[in-house]
Amino acid sequence: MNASPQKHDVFQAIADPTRRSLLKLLVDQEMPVTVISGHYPMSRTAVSKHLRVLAEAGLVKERKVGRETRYRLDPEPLQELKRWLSYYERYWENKLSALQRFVEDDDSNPGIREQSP
Amino acid sequence: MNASPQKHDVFQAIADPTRRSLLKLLVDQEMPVTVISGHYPMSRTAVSKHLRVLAEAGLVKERKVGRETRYRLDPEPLQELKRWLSYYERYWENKLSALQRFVEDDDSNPGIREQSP
DNA sequence: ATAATATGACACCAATAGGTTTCGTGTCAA
DNA sequence: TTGACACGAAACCTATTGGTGTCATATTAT
Repeated sequence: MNASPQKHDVFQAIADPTRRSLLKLLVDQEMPVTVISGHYPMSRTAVSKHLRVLAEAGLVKERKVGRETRYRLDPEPLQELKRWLSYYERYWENKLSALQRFVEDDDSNPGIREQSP
Repeated sequence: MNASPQKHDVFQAIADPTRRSLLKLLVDQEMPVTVISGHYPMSRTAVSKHLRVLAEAGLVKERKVGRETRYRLDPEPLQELKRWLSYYERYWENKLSALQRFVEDDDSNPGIREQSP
C-alpha cells in the first residue's frame, strides 16, 4: 500500500532546516499551503516545493478540501531514522572505552596495524 | 573545547548515502584515507571531501599518524539527532488516534478552523 | 456570470554539492 | 638523497537544490 517509488528519502528530507521546521509546524495541525507559507520568509511556491519533498518522503500527507490542499505530519517514516540511529547508540554508550583505546595507542606506534595495504 | 563553528550540521552530513556508509565503515576501526577510498567506486579525493564534511559535523575524528591521516567514527553528535527524533516519537505512538481525528473532520466542514489569518 | 482565492505547473536563475584531474608538500624507505 | 607514497588544496565541470515570478485551473463567493 506504500510501494511508491520515493524520489526523496527521509534523510534527505530532513536535511533542510526549513523542512524540519515545517514538520514541527504540522505536528498536530492540518494546514493549507497559504497559511503555512505565512510562517516563512519565502514565497508560497518555495514552501510548496518543500512540502512536496516531504510528501515524497512520506513525512507529510496531503488532503484536498475544496480549493485548498491541507498538509499534516505523518511521522511514520521517521522510524527508519530511528532504526538507523539505534545502530549507533551502543557506540556512544561505549564511547568512554572507545576513547580509551584511542588514547592508548596514541602516537607511540605510528606504523603497522589493522589491515593497512 | 568543541566550539568550532561547524559549517555542516549532522542532518546535512548524514543526508548523503556515501557518508552514511562511511560512518558504518569507521564504526570501530580507524582507517587511513587510501584504505577507506578502496571501498568506494569514486576517487580518493571525493572520499576525502566526504570525510571532511563528516569531520565538520563532528561525526569523525582525524588523527595524523606519520604520512597518513586516520579517521574514526565519533558518534556523539548523533545524540542531537536522537533528541530531535524523540520529539516525534510520541506522535507515531499516537498515530492511530491522530488518524482518527483526521478522518473525523473529513470534508464535512471545509471552512474555518485553527488560526487561519 | 464574474471576480477573487488557492494552488500546482512551469520556466528560469544563482549557489551548492558531488564528482573529476592536477599539483604541491610532508613523510617514509632504499 | 632520491624516489615512492599519502594526502590536502585547487581549479574545474555538471547536476541538483532552493529560491524566484508568471500563468492556468479549480473552487468559492458575490
